[in-house]
Amino acid sequence: MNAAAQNFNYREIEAKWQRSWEESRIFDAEIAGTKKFFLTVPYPYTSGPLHIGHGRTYTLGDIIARFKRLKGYNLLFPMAFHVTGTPILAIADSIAKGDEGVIERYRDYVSIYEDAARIDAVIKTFDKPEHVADFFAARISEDFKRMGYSIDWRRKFNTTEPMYNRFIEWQFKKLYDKGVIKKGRYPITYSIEEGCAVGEDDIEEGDINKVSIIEHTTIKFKSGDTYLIAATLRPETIFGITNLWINPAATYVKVKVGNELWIVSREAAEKLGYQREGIQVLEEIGVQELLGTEAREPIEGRAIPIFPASFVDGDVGTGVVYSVPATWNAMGKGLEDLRRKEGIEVAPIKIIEIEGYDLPAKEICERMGIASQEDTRLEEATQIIYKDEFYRGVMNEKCGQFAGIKIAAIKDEVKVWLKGRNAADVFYETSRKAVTRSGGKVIVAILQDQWFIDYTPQWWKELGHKLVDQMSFYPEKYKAYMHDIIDWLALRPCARKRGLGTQFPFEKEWIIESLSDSTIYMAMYTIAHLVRQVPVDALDERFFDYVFLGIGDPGNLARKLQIDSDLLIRIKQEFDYWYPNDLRHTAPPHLSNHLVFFLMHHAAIFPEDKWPRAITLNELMIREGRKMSKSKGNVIPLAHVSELYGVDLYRLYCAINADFATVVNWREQDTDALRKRFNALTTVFEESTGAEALPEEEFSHTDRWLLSTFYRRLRDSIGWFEGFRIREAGINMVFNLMNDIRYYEKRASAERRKRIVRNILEDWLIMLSPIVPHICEELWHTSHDTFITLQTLPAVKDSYIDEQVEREEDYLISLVRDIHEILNVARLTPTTIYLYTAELETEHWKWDIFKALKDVPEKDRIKEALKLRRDKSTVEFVQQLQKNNLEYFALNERAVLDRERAYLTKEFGCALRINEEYDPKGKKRFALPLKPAIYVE
RNA sequence: GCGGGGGUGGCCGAGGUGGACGAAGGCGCAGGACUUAAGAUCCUGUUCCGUAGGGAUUCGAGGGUUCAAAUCCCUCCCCCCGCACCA
Repeated sequence: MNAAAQNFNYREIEAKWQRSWEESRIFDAEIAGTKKFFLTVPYPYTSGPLHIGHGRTYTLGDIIARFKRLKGYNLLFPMAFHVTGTPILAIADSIAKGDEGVIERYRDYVSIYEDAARIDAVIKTFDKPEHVADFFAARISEDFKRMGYSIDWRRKFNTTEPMYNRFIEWQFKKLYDKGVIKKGRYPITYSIEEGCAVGEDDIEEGDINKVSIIEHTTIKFKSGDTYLIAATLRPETIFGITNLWINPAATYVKVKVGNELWIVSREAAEKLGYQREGIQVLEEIGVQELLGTEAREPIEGRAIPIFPASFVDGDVGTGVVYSVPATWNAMGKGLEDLRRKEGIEVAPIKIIEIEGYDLPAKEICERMGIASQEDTRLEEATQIIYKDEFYRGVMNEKCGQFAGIKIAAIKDEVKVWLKGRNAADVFYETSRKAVTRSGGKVIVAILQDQWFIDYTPQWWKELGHKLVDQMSFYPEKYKAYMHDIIDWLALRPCARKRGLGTQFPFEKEWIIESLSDSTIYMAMYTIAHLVRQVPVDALDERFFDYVFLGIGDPGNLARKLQIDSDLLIRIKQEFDYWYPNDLRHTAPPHLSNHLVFFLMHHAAIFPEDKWPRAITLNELMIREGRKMSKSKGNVIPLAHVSELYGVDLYRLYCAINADFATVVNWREQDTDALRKRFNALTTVFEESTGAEALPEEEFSHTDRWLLSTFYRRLRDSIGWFEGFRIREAGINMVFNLMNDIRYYEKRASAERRKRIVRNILEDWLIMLSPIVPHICEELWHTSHDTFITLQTLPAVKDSYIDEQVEREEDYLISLVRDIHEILNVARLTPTTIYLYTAELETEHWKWDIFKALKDVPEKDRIKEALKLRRDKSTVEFVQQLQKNNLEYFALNERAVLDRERAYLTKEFGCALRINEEYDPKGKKRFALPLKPAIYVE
């Protein structure tokens, strides 16, 4: 069992069988029989190469697919490519513009696949988005083949193909008919310079430091015939206002909003122009002019002063800030500075009661030693105060009708109340200052006519819940989570002005957004290869209505569409046969976006019998304890797996290293360890391929033990596999069985091991083939011309599972362990070992009681035993049974020991005497059933 | 604050429907075999005590239920993720 060197050229084997599978087209799925299984894993986005983290999900998907094949299912596992959306477009634009950063990144990517000499030529073509997409789609499908995935490639497509566009249009028409496609106002991130919406990919560092849209409340402070407009995220603090702040270094302007005049910073005025209609910017207003005046707060009409402050930024909010020194640090500090310099005294107004603080802002500053408004830790201090106040704070009596209520519960109500009094309005701001990759400022603009999918209708949510109830999830916890997500789901923008994809059928200048066009596309897999034979023009609403919903008569329809009616019928049959999607396997980050849309759209469009049946999810993969990301430079491309580790080893690692619910940590050290064990395993296999199996009539006890153990493990593993507990199944079929084999070899011999392994070899290989298909295929072919991939799981040979045989071996194992322990503790080298079983005449009562107590609950055993034999030793005996956890089963100990005399003698290198009279230390009385007394000389 | 997941031996990481759990597996470490040697590989050991199969103490902290708790209940502390929230 020496696994010194790698005994196979794994790369060669991988390539050989992948070629062979492809040539024999064994993964091309055709209608056959009633037991079908349709498995999908999300199609990859083709903006770049995939790495080993992505590979986990696809690999587990393939393992499931291969297992289901072994279970006799007619299996469909298809794949396609996702091209829709803005990222690929943004990449092509950047490359066309000569953006060095992006070009460098893509040089890296391309170098994974191309010779250095070809890289620049390839990059040159990347000025067109379709070239980027096509390049990576082609490489990713090669990667997938090289990973041994059992995909039916005839059905591949990408999401910008005309046939797919037609399909998506159909989907949106169906949704439109249900009344859930709507138009409305919607805030977006926007670049003034570029004059368009910008997303994560367009924004400088947008991928690392996300920019989100924040709704601020603007509060109006009347000042003469104008209003000073202060933006805030904490409208509930209005009750504690003491003054307004403006920055003397900023510029303020008068703006006409409706028939009101507002005063805001120049920057804010510009932003307002993108957020409201009919904004008119009037003249500038001098800061000194403002500082001299007073404004009136909108609740009681108190006059409040306007002070200068350096911390106010004209480019954040409205450039006007209202001051609540009791809770806000900067304000408190600003007032202190003011007092020192100008002698102006402003008393904070306390409006929030919170345990542990009197005036929180002041106290936290004291605690943290913050002295002025310039201190950089003010931000941190504000955060602490905010959390405390928000969750624990209660509005006090100064807050009118809101007194006595927790901030967390009242915040929105205050906002609504203020708006109702025309004291407040809304202003959107980005969560941080951001610029586009070409340097343009990012602001928030409001689209007046954004298209949405409205997920709020009650009928839809009910269908969604019903669907979820009917399906299964693994890990199961996600089922409850999915119900919650369905409840939370509201409006979702479904189209953009920019990007690749399908034109929005109701307004052609909009493009359907990339998550909205990936919801029911699994249906497309069932027919994609045949739809290619249909002219695109024929793919109208009636076509898909017929294929997916059975609406219309095929003969008539074929005539109208001018297509072959047999083909049309065939396409429908294909859909009817494969649909629904029996299992969708993906990762948890998709739950609250893709997966919920997937479920909801199925619920809305398809009848119940076409609803998805199950979702399984695996956690992500990290590397050496850290998240994998391009920016960290710690990704391993999927394309390098074969070369660096070997595909089967990678697959084994994915299968065995962690359960679905656990993050896999890809550690180099662990791959080395696994490689050793994997080599040892394949060596055991290889050494048996040429061996002659043992005939049944020659089976010894040890042979029967191994067979029994093997088939028990096989049976357990199949059960685990069916429940997606692939890790347990894998560990059982690799590690545990290897331990069994090693033990067997010790008990028997290396020669005999080779023969007995031959008896189980084929069943073992079949069971492992979903996980490590290449090596299994290779070994299978040493004695077969068929593909192991197409075998069915052996009916478990239950007849080999023999409890008595296993018990006898357990008995022996525990005896050997006991003897070793004695030798070890007593530091003896034995010349003779004496064993005394409880079968001895003087001890035989123990067996009798043991048997009698078989079904007696533990509590009653002593009582029960005493009924049979009134003696103190009986109590001790029963206690010993408990302590040793001995469970009754019939065993002729003497016969087993006689049979194993040679083994024991060899194991301990000394003479063995069983149940002799000779007993110098009186050990006999310690004998227990199934646990002989031992005396060593 | 809410929702979800965690805290296990030198480290990583299983188990967790209560009992066979000093706790799988791996890494590391120690000893041994092989080797001219190193490496690789294999074997043995790896909480503490013990010259007879035993005992003691362990699974974030503290309580409890039980004949029996890493596993169940309560309280607390800490970590991660999502939400929320943040001029």
